[in-house]
Amino acid sequence: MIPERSLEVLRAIVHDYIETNQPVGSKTLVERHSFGVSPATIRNDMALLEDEKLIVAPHTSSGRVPTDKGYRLFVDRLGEVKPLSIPERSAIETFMQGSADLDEVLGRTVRLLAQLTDQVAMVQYPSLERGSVKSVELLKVGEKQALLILVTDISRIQQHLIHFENELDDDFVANLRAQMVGALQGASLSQVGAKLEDFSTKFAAERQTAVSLVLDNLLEQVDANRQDKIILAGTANLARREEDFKGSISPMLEAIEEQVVLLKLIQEMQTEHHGVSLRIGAENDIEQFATTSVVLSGYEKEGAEVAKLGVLGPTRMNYSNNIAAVRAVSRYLTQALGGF
Amino acid sequence: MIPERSLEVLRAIVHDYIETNQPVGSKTLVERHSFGVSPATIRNDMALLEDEKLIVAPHTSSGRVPTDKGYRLFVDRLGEVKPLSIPERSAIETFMQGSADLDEVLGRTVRLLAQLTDQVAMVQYPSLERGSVKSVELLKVGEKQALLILVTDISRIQQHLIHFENELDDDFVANLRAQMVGALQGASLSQVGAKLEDFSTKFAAERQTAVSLVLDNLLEQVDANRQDKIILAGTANLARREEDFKGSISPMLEAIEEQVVLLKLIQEMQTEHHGVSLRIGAENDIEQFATTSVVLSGYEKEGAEVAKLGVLGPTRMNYSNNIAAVRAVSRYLTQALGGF
DNA sequence: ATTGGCACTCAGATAGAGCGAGTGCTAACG
DNA sequence: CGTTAGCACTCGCTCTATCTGAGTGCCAAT
Repeated sequence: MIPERSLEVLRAIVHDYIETNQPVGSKTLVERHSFGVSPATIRNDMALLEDEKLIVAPHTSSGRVPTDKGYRLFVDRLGEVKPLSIPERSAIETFMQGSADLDEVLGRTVRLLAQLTDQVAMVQYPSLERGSVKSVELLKVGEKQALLILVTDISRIQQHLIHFENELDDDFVANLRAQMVGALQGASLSQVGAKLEDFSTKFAAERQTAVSLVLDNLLEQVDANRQDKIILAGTANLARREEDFKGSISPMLEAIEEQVVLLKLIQEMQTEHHGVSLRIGAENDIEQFATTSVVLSGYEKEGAEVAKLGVLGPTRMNYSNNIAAVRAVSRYLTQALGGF
Repeated sequence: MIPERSLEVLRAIVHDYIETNQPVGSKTLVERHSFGVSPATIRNDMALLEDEKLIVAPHTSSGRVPTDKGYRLFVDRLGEVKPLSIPERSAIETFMQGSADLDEVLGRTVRLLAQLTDQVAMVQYPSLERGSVKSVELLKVGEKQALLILVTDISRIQQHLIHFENELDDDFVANLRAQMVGALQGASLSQVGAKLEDFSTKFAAERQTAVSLVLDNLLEQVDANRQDKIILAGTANLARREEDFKGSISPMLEAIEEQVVLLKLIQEMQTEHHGVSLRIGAENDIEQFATTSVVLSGYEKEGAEVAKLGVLGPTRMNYSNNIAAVRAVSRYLTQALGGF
């Protein structure tokens, strides 16, 4: 077991290192914090922490720097999560005010989070695995074109333009629409496939190609809801803290632009109710993210988690602040989503 | 007038500097290119070019580097635009294949352009100043919610969810929709405002708030079409060429993320039919873009330019390649847009 | 107009010296 | 036994000095 004071020393090291970006030594430590002991004693504690692989010296005889494991212990046991400051709270309030549709709310949220944390912020679009069909529409918008629209219960709207080979007649479109509404209204998204099983039998043979074209499109949209999307903000913050990332940041920018890596990462990380989950440095075994930490939280709709949001930054980040911000923003978003 | 050989020297300097990122000197120049003359002669030419502010020496007695003015002369008079290579052409072909709706086409286009040029690529959404209303729809999707959809003639689709204060009844929604369709179908976007002038008089007094809510939303959507949007790809390329940007790249990333600066820049730059327009370094008097060049081309729909696309990179870029790529991609996009 | 020769410049690389923050160890202390 | 003062030692930085070489400008000769 690690004695109390040693943990206190670790906390101080993490704190100072985050602030100064310099390896921290025993002497400066006692100067800045009021331990009641001498530097020599601190050195003993540091030796202990080093044995435990919680801190490391970049080179013989220099200050110490927290390891990933050190940060981990810090956030798990030592980091008190500061409540947000008043200005921060009011920033959230004003930011979230008067938003109407989902795209806009999420867009604001992600920018807000980037601003609060000074990191790269990400917000995942609500997954609709548990969602249901609120409305489905088919609109003729041209001789050979129709617009298929799917509205789900959290007001996520998707539309797709379909080009048909032949001209459409109004009756057919109206009929098809009515059939679809009848079959799907209120159905959960996972049921959609089954509900459409023998759907096309209701139509005349010469309509089959047109009908299946529409159905394929619909299924595609349902599917697109599953493989979620992420929106980002604050990528400029990466460049501003470039020193914190060994080597270049371009591999990171690539990974972020790809989205695939991010989605995988987000999927792996479990978040429990109202909790914030994080990965520190090498914990997320993605090469490009070796010196990167991820702070993630779920957000909810009607009591069930629908997606995640969080920030991404150097392992040397202000965990207390960022955890608080992520948690607060996720709560506000959950709240805002209640309105839909 | 600058003699022929001196221009040849400038071309060689630009070429070598782009390739090596080193100031180029007289001796290495004659080694790499077969001028029939000695280094001393080249030096005389260089002195001339320096008088003309086309090249500059970073410090006394070192090689020369092209100035913005030098690059400008290069692209205007010296840069032969290489046709794209076969693999590049086929990359374009496969990239553009099988795209359906506008979002997807533009998304592919911007990624393609980033890949071809190794720079940051941008594609502006088609402006609809000259566009017209193809279809307008109002769909009730909940007790107090309706979806307003605007489809324009290049299949740009926009929708917005409207929350009403009171419950909606179907007749009213149907009526309102019918009235809007009647008033607007086929109208050009710039006329929309006028056409709706005394629209609300057609409805009962107690409906006024609901009607004007919808109309405001519609006008907002029309407006949103005017203040266009830009999509980007390849921001990681910025970081990879960081050395080319004096200082940090984070101000640039910010400007790019803001979009406002980009939009202004794009608006300023005129592009003529099938032409490529460019700004080099300080020519675009935006502080953050002092060492950045922009290559831009319009793309068309039915013979009229609807928006622009291009790339953004360090002044030290391969102009020949990039101009060729931008031109080619813009033509392909114009072609792809013909299908709508 | 072109060229060879030559003195000159200056950024960047290399090497050595001194500084100082920081360490580990040991012996003494309460 | 935990704590502390003392001390020798390490080693990354910074500063300075020196050297090197690519490159220049100028001039006289071709």
